[in-house]
Amino acid sequence: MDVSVKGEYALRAVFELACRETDEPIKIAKIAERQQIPQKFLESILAQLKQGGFLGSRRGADGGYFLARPADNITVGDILRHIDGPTTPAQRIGQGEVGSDSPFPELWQKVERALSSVIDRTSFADLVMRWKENRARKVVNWDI
Amino acid sequence: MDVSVKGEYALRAVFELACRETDEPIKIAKIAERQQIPQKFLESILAQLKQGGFLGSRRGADGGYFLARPADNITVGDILRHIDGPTTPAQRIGQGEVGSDSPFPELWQKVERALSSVIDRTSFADLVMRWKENRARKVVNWDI
DNA sequence: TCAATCTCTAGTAAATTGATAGAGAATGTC
DNA sequence: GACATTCTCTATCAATTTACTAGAGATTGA
Repeated sequence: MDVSVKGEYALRAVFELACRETDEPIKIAKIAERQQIPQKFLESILAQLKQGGFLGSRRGADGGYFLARPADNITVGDILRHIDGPTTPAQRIGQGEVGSDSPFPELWQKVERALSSVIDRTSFADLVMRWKENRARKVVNWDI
Repeated sequence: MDVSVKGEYALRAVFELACRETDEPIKIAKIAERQQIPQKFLESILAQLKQGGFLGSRRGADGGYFLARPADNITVGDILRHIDGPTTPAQRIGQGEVGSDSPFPELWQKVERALSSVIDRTSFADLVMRWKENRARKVVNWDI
């Protein structure tokens, strides 16, 4: 029940890409700087996200990474599961019967559903939207 | 977003103790055998659970472990948090402002709440009850 | 006293985590 | 076509965590 630093980096990186509406690739170095992520580490994370079908990339000058699908079609759950693996022991343990000789498979199922109701229903478009709303509210408060 | 084997062992051990209604202590060896947990490993886990105030113990012949509180007053969340630590990066990261310059503290809060709605509302009395109900249903089906 | 049982200190092999280094391959520009 | 830029691939690594074991010591009940 924990998210690795790598998982967080991945989320922040995808968020960074989702923020820019443009289709222009963004450089690893830029993402690393803006999100405060060790660049070499980020390189391997982005490669993994590309291999997972979430990102695309272009090499050479003016190269960089970009979202492979629209931001409203990538969820937090997608990224977390791809980087950090299964989110509960539901798969590891509860693969068998649910009402069997242990109460735990059922428990893990409930946990999985509760978790899923958040992370699989939150897209990066949602995150960007909420973040912009919060920014706006902040600015308004400043004005007053 | 994962539960360690140690955490699972802890849950299974407490469940085992909650199943017996008696106040008689149960031996480590017995728990280890019935729940298929390496005994020496279990010893350290039980010690940790005792130190956390969940279990009591008695040494010597006829010694063993027992619940320190009623089973309906110990939740899955209590045990998991005590053995595996914080359940989300909510504490690690989102300690600061929620609507700040990142959308993630808010996300982690939601995850934490979703998770909590299951693990902090499921006591071991609940687990035992459900498990007994399932057993009963199984037997009935067998009869037919 | 003695056998049974918890308790306490140590250690440990294997895996995972969070990185870093550096050469190689593609791309756009001059 | 040389060249700078940027992604890509392989390899390595220290520190930490995980899952587990060994063995001596402390308590208790008979």
